[in-house]
Amino acid sequence: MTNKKRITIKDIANVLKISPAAVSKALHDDSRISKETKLAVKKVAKELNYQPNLLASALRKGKSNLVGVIVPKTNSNFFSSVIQHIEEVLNKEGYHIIITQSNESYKKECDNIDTLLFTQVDGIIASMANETIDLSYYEKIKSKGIPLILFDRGENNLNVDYIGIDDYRSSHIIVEHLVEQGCQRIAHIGGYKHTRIFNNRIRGYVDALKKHKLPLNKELLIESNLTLQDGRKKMKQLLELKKRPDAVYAAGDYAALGALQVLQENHINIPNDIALVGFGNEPFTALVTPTITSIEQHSSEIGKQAATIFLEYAVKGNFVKQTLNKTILDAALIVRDSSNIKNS
Amino acid sequence: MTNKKRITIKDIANVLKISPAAVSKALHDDSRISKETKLAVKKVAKELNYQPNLLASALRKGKSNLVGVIVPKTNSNFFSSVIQHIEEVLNKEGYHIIITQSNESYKKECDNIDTLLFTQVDGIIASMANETIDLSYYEKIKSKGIPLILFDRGENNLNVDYIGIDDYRSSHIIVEHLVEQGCQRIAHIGGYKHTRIFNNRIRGYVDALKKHKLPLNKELLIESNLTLQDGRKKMKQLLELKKRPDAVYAAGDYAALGALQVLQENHINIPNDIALVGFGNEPFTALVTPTITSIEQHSSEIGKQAATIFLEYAVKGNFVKQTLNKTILDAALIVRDSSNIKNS
DNA sequence: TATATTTGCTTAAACGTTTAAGCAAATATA
DNA sequence: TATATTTGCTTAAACGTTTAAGCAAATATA
Repeated sequence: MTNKKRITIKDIANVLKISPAAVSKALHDDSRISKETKLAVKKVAKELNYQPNLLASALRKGKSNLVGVIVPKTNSNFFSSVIQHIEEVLNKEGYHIIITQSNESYKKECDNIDTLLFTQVDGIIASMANETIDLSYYEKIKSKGIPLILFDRGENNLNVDYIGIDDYRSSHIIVEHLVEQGCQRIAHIGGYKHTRIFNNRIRGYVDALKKHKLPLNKELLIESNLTLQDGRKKMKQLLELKKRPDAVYAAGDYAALGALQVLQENHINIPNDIALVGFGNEPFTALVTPTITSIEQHSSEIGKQAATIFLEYAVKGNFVKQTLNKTILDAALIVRDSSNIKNS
Repeated sequence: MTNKKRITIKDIANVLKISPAAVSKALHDDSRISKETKLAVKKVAKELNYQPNLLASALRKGKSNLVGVIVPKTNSNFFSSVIQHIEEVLNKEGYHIIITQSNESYKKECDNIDTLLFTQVDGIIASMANETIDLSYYEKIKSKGIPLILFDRGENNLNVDYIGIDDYRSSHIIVEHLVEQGCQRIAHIGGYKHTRIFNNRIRGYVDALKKHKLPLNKELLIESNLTLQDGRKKMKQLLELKKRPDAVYAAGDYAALGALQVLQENHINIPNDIALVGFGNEPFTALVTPTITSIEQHSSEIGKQAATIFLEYAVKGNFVKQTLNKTILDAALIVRDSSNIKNS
């Protein structure tokens, strides 16, 4: 019952007594094939339940119509949403995506790149693992002439297209918001300085303090891996200061959640004693008590644009020189209970 | 600089003045090739940075070494973890996976199946969307002779391999736990009856009540789509009853979270007034206040086993008749504050 | 009516790999 | 020493598609 011999273009050709080449052209609406033949071919194709063999056409055409996507993790609202929108845009143009996750590991990321190159993807859309510093593997993609588009976590010196939000400005918006709430000692639990986006958030924080004539206090600027656990640890550290902060801005929502837990365990009122702001607008920020103010990163827009940029390379063909083309979106601050002093 | 002509087996053959066939065999450690030739071939392959063309070998061998994975969503700890472990097992055997998400939509799920078949996957590992009732698309996979393995959300009458937890027994464990805490009026916010796993949880709930000589109260058994929103709605409904429940068992963590919010808004003490149990052990269950008791579904085990089952089909070759082979794992109850009456 | 162009196909080769069949040289066996 | 077997390769064809080149018939143009 199962495993009938697979139907090929030749089977259609045999039925209609024409050549396989004519069938191929008819299926692709070549202008040199008559309407009658096209209709007949399509009819027979449908009757035989013909399914084109992607592998064969990919081999012949030298492109697979597959795009590789590398994310640090799929288990995040941001990345999951970006992926969904990349897929939406690419599927319409006949491309399919292969998703791989690095789990924030540099080694796994390199493996993923090898896997994708091996699978002959036509392009790679990636966001880097926290660990990644050495970019030689990404250079490998470039040297093969495969379009590479980075989003969210990317690096300047790779000289490839990048799409993300304006991290620097986001910090300004956050600091401004906290100052409006009356906060004066604003701490920043920041990400790794070597990662561009986190560095931009730190720079934004520093410059925004200056703008509002607030002193920069080194005790209040802490580097973290932004996990929940580390958020807890860094919050405890802040509470041990002689002069505690009156606001904490964490560069990631999980770290903010850790801070929130520690504050509650110490019966510190949020936001009145210490206001709290996260980053990323993960769904749980709206679910915990109190709800956490955060930055929305426009995942859908990032996904769509990353896919669109790839498509531009795809139509131009493989031999286009890549240039650094940055697309920076404005982020939006979602104010919730954890920083809304007036209403609480 | 980029786009050097790609290196093929022929290039290696030319360097060594042997035939491409010999190169192919040497690379695959064929016993009929001398050690010297093998070493020479591998050396040149490395020097030229040779990368085998998966498409060509897939076409020739009639298999792609790709496995399709369909999940309702990647943005869930359970599915993300299952995927990760499927990948881990399959990568070791030279397979790669293509992840697609149905977003709980039947139409999207059908599209995904078409995509995967088009991409010539060697097998499909899937968990069904909530919407899915019509199984004809899955029959399509079977009729092509492609191994199909379902996990978590599967259906009996498809007659394919299935791996999941013992939902029926999980309900028993939950009810038993709540009875031990002294609860007498246990409500169940269940999933769709037409979905096997949710139906099993409902049956388990009903039978467990009977076992503990508790009456089955129809008001306390509610069908839900298990989203956070619907969890809120159904909890409100329960609070309007003349005799409120003293425990709520939701068949999903998001629904449990919705219930938790409503309970807190109404200043009802959890667990003393009403105890709460969820299902799935999503990370947030350990993060909210109070933490939510839930069922751990052994995602890593499910992922590993699903991949292992596929590999068994893969080595046997395509022409094996599939049989219904169920693997049912025992679930584990993770007791947290929301149902821990003694300690609260 | 004679030549040029267009239409609608066919032929043949190619993408890069694998593998069945075959064959000469080397080695083993009688 | 004569035959059988093994070793180590080569040759040729194939996977299913696409596409350049070509060609006959139909149609257009002079």
